[in-house]
Amino acid sequence: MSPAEQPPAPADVRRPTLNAVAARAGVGRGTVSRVINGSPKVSPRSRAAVEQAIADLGYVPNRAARSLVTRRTDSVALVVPEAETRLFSEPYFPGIIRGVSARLASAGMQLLLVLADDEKEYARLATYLSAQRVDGVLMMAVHSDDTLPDRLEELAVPTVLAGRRGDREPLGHVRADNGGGARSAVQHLLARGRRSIGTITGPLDMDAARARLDGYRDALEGAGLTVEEDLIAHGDFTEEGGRAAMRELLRRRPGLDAVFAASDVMASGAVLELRASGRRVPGDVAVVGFDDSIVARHIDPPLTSVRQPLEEMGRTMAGLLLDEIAERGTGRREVVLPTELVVRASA
Amino acid sequence: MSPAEQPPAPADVRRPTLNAVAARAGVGRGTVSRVINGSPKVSPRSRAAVEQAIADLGYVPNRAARSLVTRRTDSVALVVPEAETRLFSEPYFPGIIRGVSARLASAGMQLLLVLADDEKEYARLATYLSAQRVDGVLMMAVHSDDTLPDRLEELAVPTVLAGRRGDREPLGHVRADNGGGARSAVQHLLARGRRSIGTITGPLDMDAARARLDGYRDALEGAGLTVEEDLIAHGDFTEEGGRAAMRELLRRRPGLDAVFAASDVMASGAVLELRASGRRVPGDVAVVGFDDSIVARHIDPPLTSVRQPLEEMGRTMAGLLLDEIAERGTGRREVVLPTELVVRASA
DNA sequence: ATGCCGCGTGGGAGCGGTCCCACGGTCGGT
DNA sequence: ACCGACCGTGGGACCGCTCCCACGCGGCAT
Repeated sequence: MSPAEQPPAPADVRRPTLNAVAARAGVGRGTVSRVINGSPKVSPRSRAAVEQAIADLGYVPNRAARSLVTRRTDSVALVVPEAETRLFSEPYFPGIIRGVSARLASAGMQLLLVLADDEKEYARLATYLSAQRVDGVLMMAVHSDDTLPDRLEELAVPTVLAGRRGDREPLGHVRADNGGGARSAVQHLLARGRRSIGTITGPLDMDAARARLDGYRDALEGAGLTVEEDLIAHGDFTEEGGRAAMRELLRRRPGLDAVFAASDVMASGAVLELRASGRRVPGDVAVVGFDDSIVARHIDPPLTSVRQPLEEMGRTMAGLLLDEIAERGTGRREVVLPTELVVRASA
Repeated sequence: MSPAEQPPAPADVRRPTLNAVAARAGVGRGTVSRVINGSPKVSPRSRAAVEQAIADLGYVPNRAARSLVTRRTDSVALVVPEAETRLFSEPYFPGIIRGVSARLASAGMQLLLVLADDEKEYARLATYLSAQRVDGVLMMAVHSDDTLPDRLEELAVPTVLAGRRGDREPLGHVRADNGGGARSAVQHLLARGRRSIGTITGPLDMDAARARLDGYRDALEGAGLTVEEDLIAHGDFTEEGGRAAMRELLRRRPGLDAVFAASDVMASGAVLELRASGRRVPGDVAVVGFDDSIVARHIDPPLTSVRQPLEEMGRTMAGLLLDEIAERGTGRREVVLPTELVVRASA
């Protein structure tokens, strides 16, 4: 009958509540709440007392309690299609996340990472995300036919995309100047005297891939050349896709002297294929990639590539989302950030 | 005076509450709650009515309200030191995250991603994490002197680490068999007839780096060779560190015929340095790396490397944490997962 | 002096769940 | 036929916070 054999540690050490702070500071709950939320309508005297009490007690507000009444969660979800994670090499994923995280942290918001299995799960996910779980959603790697953004829009969940689904993207989104980046890459090849320039595209259901292809076309036309369709081969952002596309290009145009690949990973596949065909890079064929990823620096020869300002993209996405959360409509903007050509040995 | 010019959309569509479900199903709140939480003490009749009402209304429980009373948040934080994110190339970060995410999702828990700026911020972070914001913490890339785990332990926050701080890690943790992986790498070099084998270590304040060095020693001693200290050079898991260490090794032992680097990134630096010194890989010097990262496949020659079961590590970490959350003490286990040597052209 | 204004303040109500107690209805045992 | 056990149930209390209303008080105009 003795209570001797209770569990060793209570482990449920009750943290101080706002009430405790109020009692200790000798003020009412309302005043403590005002101090915490930075209301100006508090006398310096009360404010000091409350701040002292908070420090003494090590008080931290309970988020759940606050959320319950404010109907805000102070957290946003970053949705990443599961399938894409395999492609998330350095620097893309970490870069964006760093930017997002920094901006959110400065606003006191939390970042929820959600890997979405696939399109089928989107309905559940949309419901889930709209059920007052997050204040907004950031979505990466959108495809033209993604339905999640539409669902979220219906449910009035603030949403910002990395990239856009089409030319007229109603939702706020941030992207690199893919067209301009591709153009600078191809212009670089032209400046190096290359004239028979092929391109390996990404999956054309992604705007970034389409924009890079457009940039390729623009650069050629800007130089007074005509775009020849058999110099365009399609990849899927994978190395094997890059190899296959390169093989196809060589079959069609054995004499081409340069290739612009819409990603470094595909470019690395292209380099392997070029070498397998006995060609030298950049001697016979110059190669430019996109992303300035870790492989760009490590393959032989090191790859000339287009760099995106990833952290800034992340920060900007988070910023737009915070705007949209604060006031609907204000975050529905399109931000395009400049790219930079990093010249290395491959072109 | 007319109310005509109100804001266009209310946007604050109140979601159905448990009360609404109860009313529609013609039962009390308690019964609805029981159904939602899978209590057996509900008649089939009531259960069916409630489930129908939930489906009709599209009801989703409010997490904040639930958290407030249960004192659980159904979410865990994944803490990543900001500095480390730069090193998170494929496949490490995405691999672990996929595993963690999968396991947590199956338990209905959320994943909070927290990038910690630095050690100084840990005090704030610990308080923050303990303030009923998360049920537990997963921590990556721990160093021997990391204080966050201690703080979390004091605060009784369930914690699981990727890797351990020292030989006797009191907290639950998951790691690859770093020693065994290194041993297999060096044994592979020995089997190829190499005898003067150097190693480039990681930062020795990380257990993984120490364990890999120990594995290197074990393999040599197991083959009846003595470990010569001037065949050991220290790196920091960066490419430049790998280059510098390789340079040092070549200065000390120009005739060495193999190198085991504790990471692929350092190995790639070593390869560059070897080539700069006029040596062929693997002709003159064989190289083995660790991580089977994306660079391993892309550098020339492709790198023989040690692969870790990343997704499984992630799943296991999440599993241990869930155990610990469910019952203190049960997740404080040490799990070591096997590695696999992936043989390519470099050794 | 008297009234009024406005500032700073205390505290009641309520957010949407869970927990638990008390209650009515069956049913088996005596 | 009566009693107690047990099962399913309804609903009050409460989690910790914000919102908002009402109140006291000092200073200014009248």
